[in-house]
Amino acid sequence: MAVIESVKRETATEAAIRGLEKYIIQAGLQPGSRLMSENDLCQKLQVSRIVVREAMQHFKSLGIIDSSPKRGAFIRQFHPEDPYRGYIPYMMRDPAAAREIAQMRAIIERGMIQEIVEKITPEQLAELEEINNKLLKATSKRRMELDIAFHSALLSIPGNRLLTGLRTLLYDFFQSTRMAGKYAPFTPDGNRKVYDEHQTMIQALRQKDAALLRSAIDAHIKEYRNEEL
Amino acid sequence: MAVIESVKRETATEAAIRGLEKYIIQAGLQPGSRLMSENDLCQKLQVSRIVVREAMQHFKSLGIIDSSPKRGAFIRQFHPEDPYRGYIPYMMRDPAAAREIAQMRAIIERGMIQEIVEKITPEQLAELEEINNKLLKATSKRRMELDIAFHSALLSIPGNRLLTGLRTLLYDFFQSTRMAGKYAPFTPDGNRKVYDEHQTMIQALRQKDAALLRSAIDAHIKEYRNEEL
DNA sequence: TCTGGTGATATTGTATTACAAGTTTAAGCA
DNA sequence: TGCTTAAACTTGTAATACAATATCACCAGA
Repeated sequence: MAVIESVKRETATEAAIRGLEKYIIQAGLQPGSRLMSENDLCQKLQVSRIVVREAMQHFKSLGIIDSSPKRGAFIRQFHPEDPYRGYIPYMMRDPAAAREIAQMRAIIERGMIQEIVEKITPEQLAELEEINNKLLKATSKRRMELDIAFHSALLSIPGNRLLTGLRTLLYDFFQSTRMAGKYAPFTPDGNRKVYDEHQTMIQALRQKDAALLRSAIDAHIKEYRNEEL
Repeated sequence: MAVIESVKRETATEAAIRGLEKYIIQAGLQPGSRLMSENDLCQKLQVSRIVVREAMQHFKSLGIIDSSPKRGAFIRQFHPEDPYRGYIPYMMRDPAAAREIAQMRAIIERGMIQEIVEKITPEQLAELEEINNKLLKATSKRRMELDIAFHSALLSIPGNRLLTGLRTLLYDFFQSTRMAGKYAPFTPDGNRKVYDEHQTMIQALRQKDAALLRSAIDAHIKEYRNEEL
C-alpha cells in the first residue's frame, strides 16, 4: 500500500512553535521563568517578529505562557481549567455534547465513590453540608448554582487537577440556557427532592458507606437522565 | 471588604478574539464554513491585520479553525483530542501529574462499568479480544502499546468524545519514559498476568457481569497503583 | 547607608507597507 | 457551451516604525 505523504508544507509559524516548545523544555523553564525577548527569539529562530509573536500567541492561547507589555513573557502555572478553556461555546452548539457532558459527569462521580469515601476530610464534608443547607431555601438560578457548587465540591475532593479542571466545563455547561429548562422544577418540592438526595450523599460520606453513596448518586443521576433524554 | 479590581487593560488582540468568537457564534458558522478574509475582518473589527492574525492564531491553537494559504480559514470539525493538545509536554514535567493521570484513568474506568456492560457491542468485544491475544506474545514496547490499546478501546465504548479525547493524554503519557520503567516487568510471566486480567475483564463483559468487571478492574488497577507509589 | 528621583534602555503592542505564491473568479474567445 | 487566460483575491512573511511603559543604572541628598 503506497503511502502518500502530506504535501502541506509547514509554515514558519508552525516551525517557530516547535522551536519555542523545544526552547521551553530544554531550557527547563519553570512557572515564573521569563522567556527571552521577542527580538532575541527572532534571532535564535531566524524568523521575523510576526512569526515569533504568532508562536507566542499559540502558547498564550493554551495558557502555557502569559505576557505583559514591556515586561516580557513568563511561564504560567498550569491551571486545571486550561485544557477546556475556549471550547465551551463550541460544544454548546453541538447537539450531542449535552449527552456527552452529562454522561462524563455521571461516569466520574460513580468512579470517584471509593476514592472520596476514603479521602474526604471533615472540612470538605462541612462544605458540602453548608452548600446543601443554602439550597433548601434557594430559588431559580441560585438553586442551580448551588447544585453545581455541590457537585463541583465533590469533584475537588480527590485533589486531582484533571478532575477539578472539568468543573469549568460542567459549570458553564449546566448554567447554559440549554439545560435551564430541562432541570428539575424550581418548586419547593423540587428543592426538597434535590436537598434530600444530596443529604443522603452527605450521610453516606459521613458514615463512609460506599454502597449507600453509590445508590444515592445513581438515584440523583437517574433524575437528570430522565429529564434530559 | 473593599475589592480592588484589576487594572490590566485588555489588548486589541484580546478584544479581537472576543469579536471573532462573537462573529463565529452569531454567524452560525459550522464545520466547513469559511470565515471572511483577514482584510475584511480588519475592517469589521477596526484593527490592523496583525491583531486579526493573532486572534486567528488563538482559534487555530485551540483547533477551532484551520487555515490554508491563499484559500482562507475554515471552521474545523471538533476533535475530541483538542482540549489536551499541547499540554502533554508540560504535564510530563510535573511530578504530581503522574499520580493524577493514573487516578483519572482509574476513576473513569470504574465509573464506566455499568455503562459498558450494558452497551458493548459484539464488534467491540471482538476488538478487545483481538488486542489481548496479540498481547500474550508481545515483548517490551509492543506490549505496552497493546495494553494502552486495550484500555483505549475500553474508553471508546460509550461513544463519548470527551472520554475518547482522554486517549491522547493517557496514551502519550503512559508511553513516556517516565512510566516505562515502572511498569510490570516484560517477562513471559508479566505478560501472562496482564493477559489474564484483561481476559477476566473480557469474560465479565461477555457475561454482562458488572460485579465481576468491577473486581477485575480493581485488581488490574491495584497492580499499577502499587508499582507507581 | 538608605531613599528617592532621573534619564537611558529594553520590551511588548500595534499599525503600515510590501511582496511572494498560489487560489479563485471573471473575461474573453472559439 | 467549453476552454484558455488574465485579473483579483488571500494567506504567509518581512521590514520598519512608533507609542507607552517597565526596568535599571546612576546620582543627589538626607
